[in-house]
Amino acid sequence: MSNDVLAVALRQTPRAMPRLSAAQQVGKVLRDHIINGQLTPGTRLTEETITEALGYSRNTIRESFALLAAERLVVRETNRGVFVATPSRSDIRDLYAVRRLLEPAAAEHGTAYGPELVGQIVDVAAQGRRAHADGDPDGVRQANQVFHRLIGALAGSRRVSDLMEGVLAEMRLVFRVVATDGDFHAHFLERNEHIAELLAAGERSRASEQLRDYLDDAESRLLG
Amino acid sequence: MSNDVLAVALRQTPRAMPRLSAAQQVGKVLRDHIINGQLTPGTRLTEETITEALGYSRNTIRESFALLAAERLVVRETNRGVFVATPSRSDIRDLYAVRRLLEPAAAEHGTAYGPELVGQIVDVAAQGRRAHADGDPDGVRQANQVFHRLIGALAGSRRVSDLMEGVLAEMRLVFRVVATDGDFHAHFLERNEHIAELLAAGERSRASEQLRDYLDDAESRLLG
DNA sequence: TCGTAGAGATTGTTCAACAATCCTGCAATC
DNA sequence: GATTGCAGGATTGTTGAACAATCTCTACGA
Repeated sequence: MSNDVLAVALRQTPRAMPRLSAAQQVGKVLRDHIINGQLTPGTRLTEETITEALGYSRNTIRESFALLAAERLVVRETNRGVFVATPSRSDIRDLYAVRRLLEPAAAEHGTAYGPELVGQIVDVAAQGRRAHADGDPDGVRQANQVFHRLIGALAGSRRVSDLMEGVLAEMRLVFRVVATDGDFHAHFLERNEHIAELLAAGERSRASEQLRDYLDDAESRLLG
Repeated sequence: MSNDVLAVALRQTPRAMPRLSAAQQVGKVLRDHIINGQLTPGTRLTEETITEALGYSRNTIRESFALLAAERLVVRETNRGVFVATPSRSDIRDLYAVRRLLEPAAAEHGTAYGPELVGQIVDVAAQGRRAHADGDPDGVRQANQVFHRLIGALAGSRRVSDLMEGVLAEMRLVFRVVATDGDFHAHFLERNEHIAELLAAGERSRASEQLRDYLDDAESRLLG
């Protein structure tokens, strides 16, 4: 029966891509605005305002608030409203605690380590340097973010990647709260490339150490 | 002005413990039932049923579903309903990928490492052994869970602890899907104590190795 | 056996309403 | 002058009902 082979093949596809629910769409719009900086930390998100702006009902808006609150991108204060999160110093420390645990571990022990991913990491590190040479600070920032996303991907775990995505989103908020000189990221370009080289050379343990140093340094620069 | 000192003192308190919203309460009830096994994997959660059972409106129920879905304890299939999640083999692999990354890293590099936490770890490991001696498999399971929760706590990060909590909740579902001999956990009691001893002796690196081995073993037992 | 059509049930979403709570401004008090 | 007490208005929390969209199941016919 060629039915079996078909069944097996289809079973790979995880039951279709379910069209996003209204709440998820609203969540996506708000998330983008928060991450891209149109909605700055502390901004209040009134249900009525969003209702009028996006044309969804209040209930739907509220459901999307629940999602964003779970991602820690907004804070809900009962009977007062929801506000775009403003990371505190303690949040920053916690975010770096997560990263310092996750990223070096992924580099040293991640199961997705291989020529393909490492290749992408090397590429994006080089891309960051080019952006810097072109005087494109936003390009630098973007490359840096992808770099760390890929480091997280080394773990080879969906859940870790999701977590990393959330952490990086929160980091965007951090940079909007803490004043950083324009090229905060530029300072780390060389180290990115160095780490990429170590990974390419199979020196995962040393790459891991470098990452820990790197993240320590970044944290104290942000907090100092 | 003693006003200032008061202001500073109160600012420590993070704006009161906000009474749980209805959706959060529903979420808590459902989460407990799922974790404790009253609601087994695959069970369908009809909005109407929950509405009648708990006395909250449909909208509130839906908001709580959104929360549980974010925790991966339930799966939402559009226009079909929400179901208690049934972890697949791939989910199990992913969960162990997370744990194998997180727990050893927390043991080796976590910043909350200290006599207090290590003491608790030693205690709960011993407690597991006693439960086993008393022929109390549920006590063993519980001790084991706390053991790993504490390992995660070594990271010293709120976000990591939350993640660990979620992972352990999912693990409860795993054990309900995969048939395990009654004392699956009992097999690991000695290793728990050994790891606890290593931590107490300051041999964090070796504890980390042991944990990796341990988790590898557990995973293959579950999948094999 | 297969395909189709239709009825019934469930979810997705909206709307309107009300209670509970918060915020603002102003008067009363010390 | 500063603090407290108190309406009045605005916003959130929650509910109930309604309707469209979609799924499931059954029955029927080719």
